[in-house]
Amino acid sequence: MRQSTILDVARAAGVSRQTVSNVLNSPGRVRPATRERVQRAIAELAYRPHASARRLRTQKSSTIGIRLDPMTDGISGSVLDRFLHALTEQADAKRLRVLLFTAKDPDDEILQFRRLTAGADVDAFVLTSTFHGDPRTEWLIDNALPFVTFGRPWGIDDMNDPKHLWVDVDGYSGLREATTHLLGAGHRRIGYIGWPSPSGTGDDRRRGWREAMAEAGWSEADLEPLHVATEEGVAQGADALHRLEAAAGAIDAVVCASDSLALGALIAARGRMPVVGYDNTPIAASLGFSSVEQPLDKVAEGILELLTGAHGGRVSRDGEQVSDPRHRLIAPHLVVRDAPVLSGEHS
Amino acid sequence: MRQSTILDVARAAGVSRQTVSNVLNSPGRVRPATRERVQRAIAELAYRPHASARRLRTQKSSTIGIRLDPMTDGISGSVLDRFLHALTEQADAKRLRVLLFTAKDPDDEILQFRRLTAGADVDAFVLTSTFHGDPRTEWLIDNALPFVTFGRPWGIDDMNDPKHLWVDVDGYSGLREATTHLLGAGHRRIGYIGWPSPSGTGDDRRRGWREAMAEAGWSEADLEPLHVATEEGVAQGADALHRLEAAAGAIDAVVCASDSLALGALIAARGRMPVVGYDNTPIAASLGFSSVEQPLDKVAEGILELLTGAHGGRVSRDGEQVSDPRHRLIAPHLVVRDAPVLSGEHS
DNA sequence: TTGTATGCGTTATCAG
DNA sequence: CTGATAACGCATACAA
Repeated sequence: MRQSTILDVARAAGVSRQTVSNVLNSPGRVRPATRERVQRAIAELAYRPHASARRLRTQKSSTIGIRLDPMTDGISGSVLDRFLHALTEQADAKRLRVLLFTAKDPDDEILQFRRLTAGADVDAFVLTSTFHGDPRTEWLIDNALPFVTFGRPWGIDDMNDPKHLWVDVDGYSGLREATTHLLGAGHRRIGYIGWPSPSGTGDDRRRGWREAMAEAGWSEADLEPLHVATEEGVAQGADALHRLEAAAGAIDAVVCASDSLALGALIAARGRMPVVGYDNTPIAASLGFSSVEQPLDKVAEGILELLTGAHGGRVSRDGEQVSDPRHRLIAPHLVVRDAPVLSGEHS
Repeated sequence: MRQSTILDVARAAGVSRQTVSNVLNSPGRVRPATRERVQRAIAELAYRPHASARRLRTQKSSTIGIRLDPMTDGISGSVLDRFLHALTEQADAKRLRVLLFTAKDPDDEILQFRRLTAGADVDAFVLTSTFHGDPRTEWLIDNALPFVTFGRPWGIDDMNDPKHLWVDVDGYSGLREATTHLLGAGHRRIGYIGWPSPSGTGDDRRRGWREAMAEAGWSEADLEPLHVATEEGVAQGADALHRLEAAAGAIDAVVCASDSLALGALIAARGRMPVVGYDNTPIAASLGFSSVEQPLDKVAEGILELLTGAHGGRVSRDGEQVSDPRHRLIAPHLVVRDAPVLSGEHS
């Protein structure tokens, strides 16, 4: 059974194929009566425009490429998973496709950019986990390819004069909320376990904790022994809690930069104190500890908005101005859980 | 800067554009001298065939569609993640692209099948988590669309007369190996925590445990109190271990159908016995318990072999023909870990 | 509002 | 072994 083409529809509806094309692309230009007749024919023949033909004609693929990160080592791997799902779902609503690719390193990724755009497979990219001075973003800017990053450029003035379009989750406010919640629950000595500086994301989250504590009356000096930096990982989180207690003595609660660290701290704490994580991974849900949830559907929405510009639907061509702010900062929210699986039971 | 086309290359090399096409698609038909000249021109102009044009002409998209499962609730969500990565990477080597889509339910997924194939976006599908009497596979078969499933059809005779192409991991042998390993380490009373019947995957894994135990001398009757079925989840795993001990008394070790269950059991066991999981998720690695690893790159490889063989694809290596069987059963392997983070420390 | 002609970049056919 | 010609399905000026 051959796929029906626009010509079949035209014949069936008794119009020219041009009219069919108009019904599809600019319905306003066709008289309602004819339009309806054409649409009926389309439905009867189960006609679908041939994507490749359309792309060849329009010179746009309506496809966005995203690199599948190999770094699945962490507990937080599921974040990319969920983000991908949200992105795909919302892209679909805008008639955009999501194409996957992989790359070994930033240079290889640039090679893929070139390959995918040269072949017109993709006409925009979504980048995750960018860093300061990222060669990928510079290459994309130099080559005038549309892209949005999930993550700030971490440049001089990201808000008012960003180097490129970006969407990010406000880790600062996330940790601030987590800390404030613990303070509100009566905890005083709240520690923080995070990553070593300099780290855009890490420093931002630590600042959220620090400012919430400062508002509760803590001085910079008193806060100093209450935080500790470590690499990502469960064992590292456990170790960090021990170091924290060694340096600061008794602690009432602890907030962490990630669920991995939180899990480690939780194990080390053995129920002595509440632990709050970040990312709200399945692990947090399973073990019943609070965690900061990133609204990934909002992130995906923001990315697509930025990508398609004001006139949703197609990816904006280069040179086309995007009207509104060139970024979206999404506020996360704390998911509070009070039923710790790990510490609650005793044999 | 306009993309260079095949015509530009032809002019630069002083040949007709057809010759360029031949150099690309059937190099054998072009004289080496000319071929080299053309290839130099291609390199100089950084020419890449326009994917859409080629697809329009060949009526093949060289793209495989895969649904992004929404069920990321479990700890094992990262399995799909890793599989996707492996699939994308290997598809790339075969010049295939991977396109994502989402669907709310099987019916919606069928709608997406129709949409994606009608638009010629995709010409084959990869299905995950199939079940007995799956409407999706039936629809694809009825419409003669190429597809391979990750997971057996769970029909009458999957091995010799499968309903469709499939690749699966041999959960039976995985659990068998896990159990044998524990037996070899001197454990006698080894319990099993799995999912309720009927479940193709679940029953298969339980059989692995059962037969390993039978070989060690256990009778069906004696084995009965040593296994328990529960829904997926960490809390469920913990509960299951308690039920197991209540029914069977002292237990030496326990093997589980998933890392989620294993994590629950591990928490409930509090270091009293070794626990072995399935999927080798980051959680297993972080907490230091053994788990059965699914070789997802092998799975991806098998899927692509079956797929390219199915729609007249290329030869795999050195002119070797792809072998006959319409399926691949991949053997997993146990990753042994002896450094439990959870049970090892005491305050 | 509708129809006609043309080309997007590629590959297949079939002639030299 | 090479080169001219004809589609693939669609969308857009332009004419009616």
